This record gives sequence, structure tokens and C-alpha cells, in this order.
Amino acid sequence: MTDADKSAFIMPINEKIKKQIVNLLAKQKIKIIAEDLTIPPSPEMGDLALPCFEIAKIQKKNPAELAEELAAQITPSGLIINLKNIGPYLNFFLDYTRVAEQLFKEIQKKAEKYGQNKQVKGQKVMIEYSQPNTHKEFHVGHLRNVCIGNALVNVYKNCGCKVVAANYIGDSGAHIAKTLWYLQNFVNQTDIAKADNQGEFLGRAYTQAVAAIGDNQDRKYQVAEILQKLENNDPKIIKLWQQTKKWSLDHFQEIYRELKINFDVYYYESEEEKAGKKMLPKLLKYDFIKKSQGAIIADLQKYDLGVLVLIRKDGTALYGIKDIPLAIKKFKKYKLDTSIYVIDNRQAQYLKQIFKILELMGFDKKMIHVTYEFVQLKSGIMSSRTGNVVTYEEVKQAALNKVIKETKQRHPAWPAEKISLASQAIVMAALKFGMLKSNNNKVITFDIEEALDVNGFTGPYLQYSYARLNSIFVKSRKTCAGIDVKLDYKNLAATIEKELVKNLLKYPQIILETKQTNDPSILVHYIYKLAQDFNAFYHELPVIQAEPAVMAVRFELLKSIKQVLTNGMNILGIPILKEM
RNA sequence: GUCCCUGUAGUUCAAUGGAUAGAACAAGGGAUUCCUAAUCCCUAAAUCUAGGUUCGAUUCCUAGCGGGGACACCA
Repeated sequence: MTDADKSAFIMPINEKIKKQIVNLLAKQKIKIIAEDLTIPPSPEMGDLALPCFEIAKIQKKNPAELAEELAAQITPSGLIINLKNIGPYLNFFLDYTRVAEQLFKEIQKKAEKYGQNKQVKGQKVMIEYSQPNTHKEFHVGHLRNVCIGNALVNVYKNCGCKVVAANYIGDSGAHIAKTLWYLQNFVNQTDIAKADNQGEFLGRAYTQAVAAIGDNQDRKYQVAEILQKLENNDPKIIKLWQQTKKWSLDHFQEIYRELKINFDVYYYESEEEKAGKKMLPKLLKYDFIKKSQGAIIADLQKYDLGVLVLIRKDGTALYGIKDIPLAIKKFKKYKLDTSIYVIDNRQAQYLKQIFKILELMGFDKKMIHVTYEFVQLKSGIMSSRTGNVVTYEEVKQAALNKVIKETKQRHPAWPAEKISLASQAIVMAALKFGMLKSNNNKVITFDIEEALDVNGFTGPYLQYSYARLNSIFVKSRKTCAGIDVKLDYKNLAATIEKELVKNLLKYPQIILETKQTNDPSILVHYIYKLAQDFNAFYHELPVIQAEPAVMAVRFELLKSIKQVLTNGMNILGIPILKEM
């Protein structure tokens, strides 16, 4: 085998096709790259196209005439079966018989690895996400972060990275002091004991605390005192802090368990706060870190990044002082190549400040802020402070009630356990899909009605498509066992079948794009389109009822669709159901 | 005031600078002796404004208008 053969063998088939077109043109002394090729607006026009404008310009020719010339000169070969010129475009037609055969073999051979690439093989990347604050409610805004972060962890793994999934728990700071103050002054022990979910109870307490404090200077002073005590390890307040913190952490764990999300490492603000204060003398040696108005600040005005307060004038710590030691610690412990922070866009300025501070300290490492826009409600911005939130728990419960009812109706014979498991999976699919379907840069205005919808562009649609597909396989085992025909891919002739093949070809490219943009919505749209085309196929063409030769190739197609659906849904964290 | 994000059918979202701007929901019409109708098919419906760059702009640049957000002691 020559080197060229070897690389052709390893090369995913979609790249192979483009390479062949590039070579065909090279023979005509025309240099293009794979990225020059576009997709025609409709399949009848071709499968791939080369716009001839730029080449025509260089050759000082009319683009349409050039396309015509090229169409006449080039003899199709390999996976290209035909080509023709339409106006200024040179369009190529794929030999679906051969493409399908090779593609299905590739997908079945690579299985769960189909779509993976080695673009950044061996790179060590930490992705920090979720970062919930204890003593606050876990709302749907937090859910978006978790869904994006988890999907990115999977995408980076698919691109050959070693990924460390990190969580950074906000277990210190003003919000803690406020909640503890409220618990001490307004809540009696029996109320706490009565609460069935103490984590949620605590979240509500925070909102009530903020309202109770209001503009009352006296109360603000009392809260500041508690913050001081916390930082000075006052035993009584520390005990209350630890006790209540556990409530929140248990609640978060329950949520992660439901979402089927795991973290490799947990960091805690309370610990980084100590580390930050410890390194304060070292920090003060830098010119840009200085005292100002009684506080300690990082003065970044020179860089158009304003000022970041690190230590309040009363000596207590702010968030910035905690992120600095943490960033350093991460790289040291895990020997990272890249550190990624998944945090909403409102903190873009803050992260620029942190990255700049680290840079000025001579810490020259690759840190990326993956920004996304926040989730708001129709009634305005979501805020634990004001209590204008929709919690994860309430959305989940509402969705669950609806889905359980629906599932019971559809499957009266199913045992309760099966209904419960399926409903849980459907709800997770609906919620996660809802959080991932929009581009990162789009603000999501959360609408409970929309979240409960299971039709159309939703997670359950994907699950339903998979279940139908799976059901064909289940039925086929009973009705057509033992059929043995030679596969003839010429039987894959319908437009919708070709469309599906084309979709499957594109999958590896989609994974790469998702990684490059850090935006899972790209994958969401792709998987949805695949499911949609499958459903069209399902209605249009029979499988089990088809004549054996046709049935055989359709099964090959379905196996590949099933694999890609599985791979994509796994990355997105959308649970797969064999029946629903 | 400065900076960041954003403006596409009634609504929520798509569209590496390319050919006829795609979906979903909502609206109206249709499909179930056939592999799950949580599905499918059909109809109607959109690029904020003005310039510029380009063979070609929803996409890039400039200005304006609209929406959201961040800018010293919340995280």
C-alpha cells in the first residue's frame, strides 16, 4: 500500500470526496482547496459545487464560460459520477452506490468513534462549568450553563482532548453571610426541620434575606459582621455555614445525578479565598495592584479594563482574589494546555480583567472564556436576589407531571417503573434540548409552555425518532430473520435516502465546527435535521415490507443513522429511549 | 458616557460572502386496512434604516435606530 492509499484509507469519506474533486481540478491546472466547495441549493443541481467567480477573475474569463469549459474537460472518476455546469457554477454528482457502501462500512467500523477527530490529540483541557452558589436557588439559568458545559466536555473528548471537567462551588461571599444572618434572626429550627428539601429551602431563604435587609444600614452592618466572622473562622458561625452548605451541595448532587453529569474535580471558593489572601503580599509587589480608597484593587485602566476590587476596605475578600490562585493551581496540578471557563456573558469584562492580571503576573497560559447569553423570564431578568426565578425543580416537576400523564395514556400496559423511567428521560431531553437549541449568543427568554412542549424542534422528537427506528429493528428480528442477500447499493435510489447519506457524511465536520465555535447548538441543529429526514424516509419508504434486496440496503442505512443519532445525542447528553 | 451581545415569517430560532433565505410553534387544509400519528404532507407568512466594500451582502465595514447586558467594594 502506498502512502497515498494509506491516507485515503484513514481519511473520512467526506474528505476523500472533496480531495478527489480537488485532484480533478488540479489536472486542469486549477488550484482549489476543499473549503472552496459549496453545497448547491437543491439536490437536483448536484451534491457539491465550485463557484467559478474567483478562478474566472484570475484567468480573465467569464465565470459561466469557464464553468462550461471545465465541465467539458473534466472526466468524472472515483466517487464522482458526473458533473455539469449551471451558470457560473461547476456542480458535481456523487456516485451514491459507492459512497454509501464506503460510508456505511466506515460508520459501522468506527461505531461510537465515528465523527471523532484527532485535531487536538493529546491536549489537556480543563472545562470549568456550572459553578453554582450554595445558599442560592438552582434555576433554569444555571441549567443552561450545565448543558453547554457538559456538551463541550463531550465535544472536546471527541476531538482527541483529555478533558478535566471542573466545578467551582461558590461557598463563600456576601450571599452566604446574608443567608446565615437571616437563618439566625428570622428562622426557627422547626421550620428548617420541616423543609423537605433543605437545599431549596435555603435558596428561598436567600431571597427573603435580601428583601429583609433592604436598605437597612443596621442590618447591613450585621451581615458584614457575619462575613468577617466567617473569614476569621468564628466557630459558631462556621458550624452553621458547614451545616447549611451541605444542604445546598446535596441538592446540587441530586440535580447532577438527574442530569447524568459528572465532574472530575470540585473547587471551592472558601478554599481559594484563603489561598488568595495568602498570596496578597506577593500581589502587592506588582505596581498595578494597590491600595485605593481603603480597598485593594487591580488598576487595569491602562488596558481599558477599568478597576477590579480584590479586597474590601473592611479586609474581606472579593471574587477576584479567589480566581487568581485557582487559575494557577489548575495548570500546575493537571499540566493543562488550555483552561476553559464556561460563564455567561455578563462576566466577560471580569474574566478579561482576571486574564490580564494573570498575564501581568507573567502567567502566560491559554485561558478561554466561553461566553453565552443568560436566560431571562418574560417578567425580566432572572435573579435569586429578587426571587424572580424559575427553579430547575419546579420546571422539572411540571414537565414530569405532564409527561407521565401522556406516557400512561400511550402505554396503559407499561408498569409504573417503566413509565417513570421513560418520563424522566423525556423530561431531561426536553429541558436539555431547550437549553442547547439556541446559539450561545442568543438570550433565552424562558417560557414554561415552550419548555413543556415535546413536539417539533425538541429533545423528545429526537427520542421518538430513535424509538421508531429501533422498533424497525426489533420487528425485523421476528419477521425477516435469516434473509441473506448480497448487498447492492444501487437499491438506495430515493432522493430522501441520498439526502440521509449526505447528512451522515457531514457529521464529522459538524463535530469539528462545534468544537471550534464552542457552540453546541450547531450539533443540535444537525441532529434534528437527521431525525427529520429519517422521519420523512419512514413515511415514504417501507423497510420490512420492501423486497429483500431493497430491505437489505435500507437496513444498512438505518444502522448508520442509528449510530450517528446515538453518537450525537450522547454528546448533547440527551438520553436515548428504545421505546416511548 | 465607554464597552460587550443582539435585530430575519405573528412567535422562537437557522443560513463557511454564493444559486430559489430554511425549520419549529401558532394559523388553515390533509394523511392512520402499512415498520410507534410524541409522526408526515400541503398552504400562507420575514432579512431594522441609510451608506460603503464586492462579480455577488442576511452575512463584512461605517453611521443611525431598537432590545439586552457589563462598567469600585454581588458572583
